[in-house]
Amino acid sequence: MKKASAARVDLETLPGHYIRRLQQIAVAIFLQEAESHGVTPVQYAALQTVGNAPGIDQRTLASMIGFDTSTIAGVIDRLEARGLMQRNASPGDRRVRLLSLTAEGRALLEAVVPSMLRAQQRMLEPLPKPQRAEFMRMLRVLVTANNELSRAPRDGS
Amino acid sequence: MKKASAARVDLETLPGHYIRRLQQIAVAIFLQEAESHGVTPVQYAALQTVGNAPGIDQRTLASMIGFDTSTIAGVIDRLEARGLMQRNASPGDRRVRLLSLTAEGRALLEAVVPSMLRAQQRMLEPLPKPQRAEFMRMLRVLVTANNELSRAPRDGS
DNA sequence: TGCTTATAATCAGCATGCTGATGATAAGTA
DNA sequence: TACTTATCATCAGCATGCTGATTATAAGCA
Repeated sequence: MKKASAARVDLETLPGHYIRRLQQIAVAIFLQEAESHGVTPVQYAALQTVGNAPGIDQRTLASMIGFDTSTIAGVIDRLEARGLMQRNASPGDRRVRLLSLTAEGRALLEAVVPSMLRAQQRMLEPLPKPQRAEFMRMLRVLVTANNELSRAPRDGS
Repeated sequence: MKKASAARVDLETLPGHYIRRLQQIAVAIFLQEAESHGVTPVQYAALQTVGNAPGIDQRTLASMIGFDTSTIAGVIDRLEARGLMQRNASPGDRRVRLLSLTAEGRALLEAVVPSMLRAQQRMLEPLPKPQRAEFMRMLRVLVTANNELSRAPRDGS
């Protein structure tokens, strides 16, 4: 009786494999729906969060959407280059850059929301309706419990 | 009565947001467990699949693990540079490169499996045991139904 | 055979994500 | 005040992922 060897491992049994595939699919659906706006899921998350909390600093934004602070710089660079977001120095602390949307940014955010919502709907559509909420609940349990594992955990703010 | 506006959207309600976070967490757990072997989840998937089917070509490998063919080249480059995998010309078709593991590749694969299995276990651990299988079942439904959406869908091979 | 089409792999370019280091500034402390 | 430590943002470097183009080869067909 040998113990399980590598030769017998089937990727189809591994949660990690399906999680990676689902993420690929979720991004593909989002990009399909939001294609005309030229916005990625990550850019949408940044726009929406800054729209909800104008004057937020980069560090807080990063922690709210589960981002690495070294990644967010590039995301904001691209949004700023398109004239959708602004970086302003904080009056009280010159290390800090405060973020806000431009008028164009607000307009784009409003325009993209319906596509974004359609994408969210499509992601879970293959499940019977009652199971969609259950799936979301389990997702929340898994993410919340392991929140501190990724480099950019949410904090309580 | 206004319709839902962007100002009211909360990322916490969006499946896509949680799917992205869960993928980040799953990768972080895998890297923690497999740290001593220096293997990423994607590299493990490539090693395991080639180990299961030596002589596979790059295109088939890509489709089996949900990869873009333009991404897989880089992954194999890195595995080849570390002496874990080999690319050999196909005798029958000179466009094709056939993949196989080196002895080192087989040894590393055997060595990494226990860590990989621990990582898979940890990903679902926050759910009560009976719900883990249910979560996997739903993941499978979502991925299978939308399989053709990502650029590298699995085919029936 | 010669022409067209299809296929395998690669490449350039862009956008996440991570680690670890650095520069600028602020805050705490002797 | 001078020294140490902490914090915010950024950067270099690496590894996925995608789109679209290119190269080499094979296959189908006039």
